[in-house]
Amino acid sequence: MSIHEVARRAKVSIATVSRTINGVSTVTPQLSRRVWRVVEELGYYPNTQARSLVSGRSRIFGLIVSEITNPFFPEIIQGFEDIAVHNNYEILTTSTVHDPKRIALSVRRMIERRVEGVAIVTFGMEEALFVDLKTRKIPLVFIDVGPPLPRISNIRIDYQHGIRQAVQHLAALCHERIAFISGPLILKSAIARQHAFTESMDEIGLAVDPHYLIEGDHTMEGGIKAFKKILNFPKRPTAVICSNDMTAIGVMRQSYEEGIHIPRDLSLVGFDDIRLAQFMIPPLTSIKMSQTEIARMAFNALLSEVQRDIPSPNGSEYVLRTSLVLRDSTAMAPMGGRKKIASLKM
Amino acid sequence: MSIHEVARRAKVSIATVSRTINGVSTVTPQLSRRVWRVVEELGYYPNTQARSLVSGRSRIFGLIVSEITNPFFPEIIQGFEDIAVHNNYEILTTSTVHDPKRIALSVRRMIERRVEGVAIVTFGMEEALFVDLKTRKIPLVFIDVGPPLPRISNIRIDYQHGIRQAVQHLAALCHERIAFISGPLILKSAIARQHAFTESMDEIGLAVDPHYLIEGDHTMEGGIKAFKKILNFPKRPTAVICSNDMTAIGVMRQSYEEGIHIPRDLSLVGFDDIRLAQFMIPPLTSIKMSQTEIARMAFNALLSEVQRDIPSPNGSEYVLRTSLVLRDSTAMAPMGGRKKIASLKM
DNA sequence: GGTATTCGAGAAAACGTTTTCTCCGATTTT
DNA sequence: AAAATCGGAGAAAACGTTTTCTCGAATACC
Repeated sequence: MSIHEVARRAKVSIATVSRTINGVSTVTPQLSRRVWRVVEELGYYPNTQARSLVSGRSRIFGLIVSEITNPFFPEIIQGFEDIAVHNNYEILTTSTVHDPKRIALSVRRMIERRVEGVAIVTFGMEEALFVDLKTRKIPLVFIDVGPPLPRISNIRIDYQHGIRQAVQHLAALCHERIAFISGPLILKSAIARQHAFTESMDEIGLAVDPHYLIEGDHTMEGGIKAFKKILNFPKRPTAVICSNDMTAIGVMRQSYEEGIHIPRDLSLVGFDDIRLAQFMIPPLTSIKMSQTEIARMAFNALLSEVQRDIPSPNGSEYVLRTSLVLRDSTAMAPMGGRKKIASLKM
Repeated sequence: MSIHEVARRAKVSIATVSRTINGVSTVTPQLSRRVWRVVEELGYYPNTQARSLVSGRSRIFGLIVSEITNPFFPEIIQGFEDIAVHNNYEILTTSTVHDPKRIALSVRRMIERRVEGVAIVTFGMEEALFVDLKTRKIPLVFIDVGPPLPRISNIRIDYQHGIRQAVQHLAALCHERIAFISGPLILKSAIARQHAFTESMDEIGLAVDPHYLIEGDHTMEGGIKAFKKILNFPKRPTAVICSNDMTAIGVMRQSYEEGIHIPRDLSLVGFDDIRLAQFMIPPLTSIKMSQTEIARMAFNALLSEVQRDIPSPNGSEYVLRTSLVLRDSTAMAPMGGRKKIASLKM
């Protein structure tokens, strides 16, 4: 069972067994062979706990996501796991379901397991919850927090790029009245996206009717509700951009109920480009924010922080660019908004 | 940092600190208070590795799923995590992505971490990969394997119940020609579902055209492909039952392309009832197989196996019943199949 | 050929806990 | 009041590793 048993059977010391397993080069080939043979024979697997207790390295990273049942996150988890496996790290995943108690508990447990770093991929969070991690100087990586701090890296999302593309795309299709369904506005990221939207509208010279800025909650149900509100306006928009794909799916669902045809009567753009988007009816035009890239960046941020021996003054900063993916949920604006825009574009 | 530091500051022995933290009742309230004060002050969190090294209990369960990006699984993971948190267990999740090498590696790592049990929620698997776990007598729980074995529990899914309901429902809507898109037939579970279908058709006196049994692969792409095949038959079916919801979503997608209206021209039934089903267009009638229940059963199976001191001769067996959830993707069969069925039902 | 150096492998310490064993003072028993 | 019991807390062993230290033998050097 233990290294002692292996040592006994191979008639060597436990030190030699340890060295053999870890590939330390000072072991004579002859002894090494003898040890390996016994290891195979016994099916001996080293005890990671003992190993990390003495070495002080757990080879575990924590991964905190908002909600694993939101299709955005599984892709991140998968990406993170892929690269972790490749680097011989274990992952402790927590799905917070937006419960601060749950986060606090999870942070505590991660510290108890002595994780070497934690990736926090939740859009908008109470920073206070991570103070325990910070004081312990555990490397962290966030999405979209401010500039990097000691041991804390940041992945900045360039929302502007993709959203500008979306607005330009819609404008080119002669849409004038474009609504935006945001995420919950307590989230920094939601504000950033909405801001990028109004900014882009300004740039291109389109008016943003404040009525057309609806607050959603990043869920399908929220999308349904928000779209109902939109339908109550006297002047309905001809296009809607959603702050995430789930919201867009909600809009699709409700427009089906109401007999509004997408894209004939309404153009729709999502955000995130989850895998499902391409299988919607019709396939959803969306702004891609590569989950795989996020996972990769997050992992690398932690890994490089862990591997450097002289702690850097600051963590690293990565930037992820977003970009529009065209599918079938957008089309020429209905009725006669055409002329006005056409003139506007000259 | 360590228990020694706490002991030093509280002027007690490390044994007393350990006892205090673990709530052993023999500690004087006065000392206990003193210890707790220092613990708070220092922000001391016990080292789980040391703890489980000496206690021999890691408080970790493994969870192996097929593919975390398949919406069926996140709900299971979430359910499993919820109950694990509640019982103070950690989870090591692996998404195998159908790669045997990946499974083998993951099993190895779980053993190295000394997991106390593993839930294997992959529909159809190579049992050989888990032999290492078995020889180590680590409690396991599978979905739909045979009768329980020593330390190995089983969650049996009663496919028949839900599928019979679906067939009866369609028959009542006067459908005669019902197709079934199965999962990959190397999977036991796929065969079981298909078998339940033919069985149910027989029961009710409907013929099963062998052409109407199509093999899919549990993906949306597979659903699209399978449905294309179906459309090539001279006599098209009026209803399709799919072996999982992703397949059904593929069918929806393709029928949209082909201008086939669901449910007017074609009735469609899914399987699994993933959360998304209700947000499809139209909302998908599906056979529910509660993911939360599966997670709960799996966890409890492991926990009860771990907690008993005298190992039971066999693990436990649980049964999960499936049942039809009616939504809007099924309707009266088109054209004049009505009379025949009506007479048949009398 | 004798001394200095290198090299390989064992002994032992250390990691941070839990838990058994031991001991001492206080309480109960007769 | 002396003996027996009990209760609380410290000492120390144990868990399974890695790694430093030590030592002996073999090689290299002059």
